[in-house]
Amino acid sequence: MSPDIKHFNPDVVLDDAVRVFWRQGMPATGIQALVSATGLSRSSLYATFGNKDGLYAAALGRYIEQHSTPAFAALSAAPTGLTAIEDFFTGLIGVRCSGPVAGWGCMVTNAHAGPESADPAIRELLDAHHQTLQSAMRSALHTAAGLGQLAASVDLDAAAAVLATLAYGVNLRSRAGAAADTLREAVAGALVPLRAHPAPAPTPQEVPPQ
Amino acid sequence: MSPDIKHFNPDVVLDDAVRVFWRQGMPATGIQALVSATGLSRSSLYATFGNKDGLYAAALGRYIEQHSTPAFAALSAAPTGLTAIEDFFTGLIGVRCSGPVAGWGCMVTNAHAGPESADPAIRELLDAHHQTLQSAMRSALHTAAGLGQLAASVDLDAAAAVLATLAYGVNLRSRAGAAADTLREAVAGALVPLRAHPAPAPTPQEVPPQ
DNA sequence: CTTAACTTGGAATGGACGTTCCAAGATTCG
DNA sequence: CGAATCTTGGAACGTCCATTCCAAGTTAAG
Repeated sequence: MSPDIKHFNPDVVLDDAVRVFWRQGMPATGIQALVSATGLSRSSLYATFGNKDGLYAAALGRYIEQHSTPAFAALSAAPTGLTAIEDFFTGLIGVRCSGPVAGWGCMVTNAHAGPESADPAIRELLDAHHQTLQSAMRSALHTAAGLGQLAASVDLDAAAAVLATLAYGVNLRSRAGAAADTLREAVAGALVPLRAHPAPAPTPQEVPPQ
Repeated sequence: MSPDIKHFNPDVVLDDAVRVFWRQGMPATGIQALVSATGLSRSSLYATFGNKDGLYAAALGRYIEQHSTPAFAALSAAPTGLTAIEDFFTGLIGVRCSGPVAGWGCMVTNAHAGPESADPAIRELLDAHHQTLQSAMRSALHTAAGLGQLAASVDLDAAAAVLATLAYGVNLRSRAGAAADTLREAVAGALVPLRAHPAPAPTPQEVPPQ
């Protein structure tokens, strides 16, 4: 059917593009930088992704698929409740503040701040990302409630909204070089008031009334 | 001393530049757009601010001085405690989601995401902004504690870190068109657990023990 | 083996970028 | 009034931008 097939793997190319867009942002990234990073030519880039906006949208989708979705799925499915939320933020802060992508922030978070956030295709990705994060948080909180980890007064939806919104703040501040300890303090401060106070009596069966 | 003085007011010019940088971001804004917005020529811009980076830094400083500092000062000095924090976020969300700058987010928040955040001069502004916000939050929480508005278990520093970090998330999500109600829910979810439970007995003098 | 279909590298295009330079205008000093 | 000094508008600079185009290369179909 096709006399010739692509000589490259689009997903690998997208991973290269992600790294450039992630670090530099969309408007500050030129086509030449993408050509150099991906190793293929302008023609192939344009034939595959249309134009720069299309390549950016594809790269952002790839980022979400590779980085966000697995973390959200783990958070959502974990049976450990509050511990899973702690692990989520611990891993997040670890990645943001040390290792090969330290100081890059989160590509989705960064995308909010640029002019690309006005593009409807991008905005759809941002909104879906936010909703997925928030519902993963809500799911973990629901698990935590079942485990008796939460204070009775906690509103699951409101708490999920807080934690999801807080995550953007953590990502953002990490890009300006905020210390990991500072970010951890903010996360801890948000989690502490959710936690059920340890029962004064050693009967671990139910939350004490009132 | 000077055979000719500037024919313009630098602060007014900066206000014009702020509007352009704020909405479009630094890398997506060209000199031509700044010339058009300010009404003065390239020569005068370069003579006054050095180059584009200098103009951006000056504009960011002007934004902080004009928008952030007054809000932070009001938050810090208000005698109303938790109410002042609520007012801060209510005003914030109102400005972000409706009116002439709706959908622009916060220029300082936006600055975190771009490559400009790597510039040491910019990073200094970002760090100072964050510290000022956080200490204003901490001050308002201290006032709230004095008014008996806070649950006894609340750690003022941790709560201030949460609220300051959350503000960045609110600013960011507003730029992607998040609904005001959604943002208000996140803020409310962060404030509710801080609040002292109303005393069951009508003696408003002290928080009930335990 | 020829032909058609498709990818690929690299040159070419026009426009916008940030920055510099210079002549002209304006004002204060001698 | 003349000279010096600074600002101003606008042209000019070379570079990089995103995008298009074309010839060469490669493979499947006939």
